[in-house]
Amino acid sequence: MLVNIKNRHYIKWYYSSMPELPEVETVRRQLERVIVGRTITDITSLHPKTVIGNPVVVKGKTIRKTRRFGKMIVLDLDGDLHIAVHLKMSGQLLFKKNEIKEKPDKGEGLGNFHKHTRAVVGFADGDQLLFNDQRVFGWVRILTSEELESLPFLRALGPEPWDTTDGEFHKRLSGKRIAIKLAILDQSVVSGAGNIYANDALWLAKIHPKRPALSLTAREAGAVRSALVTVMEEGIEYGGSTGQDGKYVHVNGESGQYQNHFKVYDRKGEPCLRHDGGVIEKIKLGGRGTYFCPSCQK
DNA sequence: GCGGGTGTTCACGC
DNA sequence: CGCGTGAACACCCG
Repeated sequence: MLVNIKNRHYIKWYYSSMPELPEVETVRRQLERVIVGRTITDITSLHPKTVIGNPVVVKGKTIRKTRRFGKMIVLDLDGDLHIAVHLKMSGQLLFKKNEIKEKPDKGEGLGNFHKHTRAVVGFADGDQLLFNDQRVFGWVRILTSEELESLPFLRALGPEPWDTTDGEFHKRLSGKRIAIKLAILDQSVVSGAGNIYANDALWLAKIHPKRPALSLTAREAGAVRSALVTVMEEGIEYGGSTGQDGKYVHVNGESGQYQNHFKVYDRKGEPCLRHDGGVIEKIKLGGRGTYFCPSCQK
């Protein structure tokens, strides 16, 4: 039994996530503080598609470090082993403290698992790291260093916008006829941006999302790279974004705030924040909702 | 019942 | 091969 309800083990939900680079980085930083140095007792998979690899090999291994590659989190363990986690569209990592109390604190609930909990990492003191994932696109992989390095996702991953230069970024766009928005969503071109930050970065750079990537001048490419840095750093400062429907808000009240600072994302019909007379339009690009101001984005 | 949703990958056609 | 499109994965919600 994973949680003993009769003995009133209350869950304290510490961390949740929403999955673009700033959300993943927020989770990684929080995880770093609480799970480094902990020894894994077991990993339980509650869904056949979630845990890939042999959970038995990480028993007794200690977590030494957390890393992030684009939107993927990697836990480095003793003995050349790693746990790689991709949250995809709906994954969350939650730290559950094992506490026995008379009454729950505000924001705590009885210690049964949520129906979307797909995997549980158990630690020696009874604390647990939960992987919740409504849509089951996400995964938890148990890998050796060699297997980690050969992951196709990692091999194809381009630089994060702060790890490259305007010139290098411009060069990366130069051969591409695809729309600039699709280019910056392509993790092999530049990593980290998802639909929210791609939309917001193009607004900040004043570039129309449908512009062919190769049509950007060096100056414009630099503006896009710099805007990606700005919006994603801002996202990290605000602790990422949390869905407005409340579906993803933490039980303990902790949640991201970037959703209150969207520049164009989800602002269809609203006046442009530049007050230039433009009204935010929504179109489809590569099957994804794309928001832009027709007045300032050229 | 349908369409849309913060990600990634693949199949197909040109 | 590049590129565009659409679908697939699976679930919830309006």
